[in-house]
Formats: sequence, structure tokens, C-alpha cells
Amino acid sequence: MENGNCICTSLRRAARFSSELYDDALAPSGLKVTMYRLLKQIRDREFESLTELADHLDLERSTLGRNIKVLERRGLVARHQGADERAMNVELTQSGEDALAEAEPLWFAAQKEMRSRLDDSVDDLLRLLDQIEA
Amino acid sequence: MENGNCICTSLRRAARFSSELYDDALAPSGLKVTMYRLLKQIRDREFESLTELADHLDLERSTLGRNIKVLERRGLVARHQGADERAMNVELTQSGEDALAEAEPLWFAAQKEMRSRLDDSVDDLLRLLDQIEA
DNA sequence: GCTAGTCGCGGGTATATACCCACAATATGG
DNA sequence: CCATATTGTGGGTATATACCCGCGACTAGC
Repeated sequence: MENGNCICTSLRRAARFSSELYDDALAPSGLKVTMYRLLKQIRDREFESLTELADHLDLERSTLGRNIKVLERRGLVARHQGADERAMNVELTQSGEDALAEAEPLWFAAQKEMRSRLDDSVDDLLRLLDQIEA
Repeated sequence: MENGNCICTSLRRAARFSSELYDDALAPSGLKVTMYRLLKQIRDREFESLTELADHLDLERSTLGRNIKVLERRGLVARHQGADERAMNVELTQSGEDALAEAEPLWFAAQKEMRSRLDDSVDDLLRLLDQIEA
């Protein structure tokens, strides 16, 4: 509970805690919450390039590239050359689809636990978090 | 703004944004917000061991050890053997004191910027973040 | 159509973070 | 006092994250 009233420190700490909560919930699927999130985006959306996806997620390109490489090493996604020879297409493998399908109800349970901790103030929290990114 | 409504993802994103804000503000001091926070704790509190400090900060022991090693490499803290030959004492060097003194007003400015973004809902946010760690 | 700029990406480096395991020092139970 | 448990750290490994730089691919101005 000690944070010297530093808002940033409190946010970082809450992010650590909640990551642990979600990661634990997702563990049976072999995914962590970052991987889950990324797989879901790759499955459900069309992107021209990693750059575009990175912008969408507010992540650095190089960070996204490394995160995707983790998924690739685990055989959850595969990369192909896109139309443009610079751009990279990424698609879920069957393993990736399976892991994601297994993870979805687990994610939902974590989300529910989080909601209960927040005592139905989830929308307030999300609104405040959005304000930070102004 | 896209997060699939995942509370954890929103928290992680907000932590990234706010870290960037504080890190930028603190840049002239050569510190990042994690280092600032850690230096302040080391200066202002007495700890028997790294383990105790790690508990206090809700950080893994090994994480704290590595974070402190960064401060040590930069000459901001020095380690000595404690009474117990297992335990490690850490103290700020003069460089550490100076950097921290330089950083304090910069931290305050970041904090103020954050408060303004949150439109005086800071206490609400901190209360919600605490609830997550229940 | 060549030159110059822009775009997409990876790699190097650094920090922050966690987990597990091993080792050394201390405390504890008989 | 010795065997055992506990405590305090560090190192190995992995992920998440960012910054900077360079290279190869495309595009636009002329």
C-alpha cells in the first residue's frame, strides 16, 4: 500500500497485480494476458502492417515485433510476406486458434473477478484511465 | 483506445502512458520513475533487508535486487554488509542524493500534470486501484 | 525514370518484471 | 551440539517494454 502518493507508481502496481490475476486465470491455456490480447487482435482484425497494429495498440513497433516473435516461437502464429514486400502478414495457426478458444472463458472469469473487486465501478475506472491518455 | 474492454489491458496501457509522462518529466535528473521511487524509499526509510523492502513495495525480491543493481551501476547507491551476514544494506551515495534532490520538483510537476488530466478525480482513481489489490 | 525522402521492420541495448532454483547464513528442535 | 527448517540473496531464463539505428522496399518530385 506504500506508494508515496505517486499516481504513476500506483498505476504500475495495479497493472502488476491485475496482470498476475489474469495470467493466473489464463494459465491453463498456456497464454499470458498480453499474448491473449495480441492473439485476439490478430484473429479479429485486419491489419496492413505491424506498424498499423502497433499504433492501434499504442505499442512501440519494436515491442510489438518482439511480442509477436514470442507467439511465433510457440507456434501460435505464422508470418507470411504481404503484398508489399516490406509488410508482414501474421495469422493464427491451428494451435493459436485452439489456445485462444481455450483462453476465452478463462479471460471472462478473470474479468468477472476484477469487476467484483471493483464493486461495479468498472466504468468509472476505465473512464479515468482513458483521461490519462489524453 | 482499443482494448477489447479488458480491464487488465487498460491498466497496463495507462501504466505505460503515465510512466512515459513521468519518465519524460524526470529525464533531466537522469532518473526514471521506478528509480526515483526506489531511491526515495531507500533514503527515507529503514529496512532490515531487501526482502522487507520488496514486501513493502509489493515487488518480487529478485526484481528489487535487479532494480537496485541498476542504481548501483550508476553509482547512485552503495551496498554494505548488514549485521546479519545474509542481509544487504543499501545507502544513497552523494550522486544519489543529488539526483534525487534534482528529481523531486520534476516529479512534482508530473504529478501536477497527472492531477490536471484526472480533473481532480485522483482520489477516486487511487481508491479504485487499491481495491484491485484486495 | 533517377534521386531523395518515407515507410516497415529487425537488431542492439537497457530497464522492469516474474518464476524457479541453488547457496549460504541463521534459527530451531531434539 | 547437530540435523533440519527458515531466511536472504543471486543467477538463469523468459516476457514486456522502449529507444535508437540501419537496411531494404517503395514513392514522389522533378
